[in-house]
Amino acid sequence: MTMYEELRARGLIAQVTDEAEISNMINSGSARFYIGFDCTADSLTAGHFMALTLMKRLQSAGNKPFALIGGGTTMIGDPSGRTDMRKMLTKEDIDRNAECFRIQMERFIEFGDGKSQATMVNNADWLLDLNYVDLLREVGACFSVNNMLRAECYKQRMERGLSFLEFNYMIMQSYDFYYLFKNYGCNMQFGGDDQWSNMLGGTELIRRKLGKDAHAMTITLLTDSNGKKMGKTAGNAVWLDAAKTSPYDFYQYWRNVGDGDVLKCVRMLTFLPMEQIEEMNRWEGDRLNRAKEILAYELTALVHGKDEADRAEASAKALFGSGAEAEIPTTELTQDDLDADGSIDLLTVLVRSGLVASKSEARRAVEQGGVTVDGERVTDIRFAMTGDGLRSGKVVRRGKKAFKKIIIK
RNA sequence: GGGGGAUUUCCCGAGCGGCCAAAGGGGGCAGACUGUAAAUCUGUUGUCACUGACUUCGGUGGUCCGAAUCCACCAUCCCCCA
Repeated sequence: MTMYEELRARGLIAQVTDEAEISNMINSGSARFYIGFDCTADSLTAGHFMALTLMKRLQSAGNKPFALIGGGTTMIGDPSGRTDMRKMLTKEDIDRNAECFRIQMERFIEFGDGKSQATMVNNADWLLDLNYVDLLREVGACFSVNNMLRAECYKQRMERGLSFLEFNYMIMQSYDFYYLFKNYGCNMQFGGDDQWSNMLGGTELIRRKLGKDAHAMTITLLTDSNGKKMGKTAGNAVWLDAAKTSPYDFYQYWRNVGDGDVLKCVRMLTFLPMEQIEEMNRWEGDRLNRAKEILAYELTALVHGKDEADRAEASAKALFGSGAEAEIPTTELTQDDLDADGSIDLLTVLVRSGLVASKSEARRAVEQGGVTVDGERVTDIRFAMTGDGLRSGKVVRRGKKAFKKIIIK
């Protein structure tokens, strides 16, 4: 199976400018492609995950990736798929974020000067020095406002209002492609399907300015069976940074995907061979739980390494299954945390361990029967534990999935 | 440049000067049922010293015994005219 066929089989490809040409280049390893990353936060998220794996896949086939950090475009903010205006970041924030991105990307792709080694570029390097009038003369003439307004991403915003600043995002992104094409021989751009019109802007600009063809391909957005973008819990992103989303939580996120979404995720995000995935595709009912374990393990190993994946899996089994004692996230308290009588009340423990955000929430959780200590349900909000009892540690659990081992040092 | 409207708790969205910690929906959390799934039902959803107190309704001042509700100024956004 060729690389392009595999991408297709995994359901990754959404739209392409020229299928024959693109598959040729990808399969022969002659593509020099870029994917842009807006650096609005100091860590990549599960939402970027697919783009990272795509880079890895293509690199393994000998193609050269350019990871474009949107240091310049982030200062504008992409209006695609947004209904509100994005807050603007300072230059210092953006620089710091870009550095964090690089470190995380190195887990997936190999950087260097070799033929298929990746290069990181930051569009701040060329966008920030642009001169307004020059830019208007050079590329402004190549864009039709009529066409731009027809783009889906702007249509929606026309209702609520779209600032001129955001309107220019497409031009900046197109200019990126043009710049990379001219200076780095970058002939292809990949991105999420919501980027399609922005990407076409680039190929169009290149055609007009240089009379040459460049290509674009979008990857399917990973959505769950309700059509919602995946990679978020309660509106919060699932981060790739272990400090922002622990490996255990990361594991759990994928362990908990809905039945209808497991196979899609396995196909699109893991590197398991297609034959094995076809096999899993036949699983049904509670056997899908096995597929979810595989998915969670594979992805956690990719992002955090095998050790962390093993640990997360062991913790999960210990907690949900019949598995043996395993490492459980621990909160350490000291003698100073104890009351005068040498004990500590449960509500305080819940707050200190981060299992709940406030005392009020702790109280509710206990009153509603959502808290257990070493497997025993506690419903008395005045329940307290002695310091001695905690010396060997107790497992406090809130709800089904959140738990901490509490130990007094 | 001129005129009009908006700004409410995580989101959307009600809100008579006292009965407003603020309707309703969404989302979240917990419980039941389960397969750590989905669907469904129930409870809950500002904070704390929790039958009470405290802090919230874009910002700053003001009127009043009392303001999310009235006034002034500021900020941001939207609409109409140019």
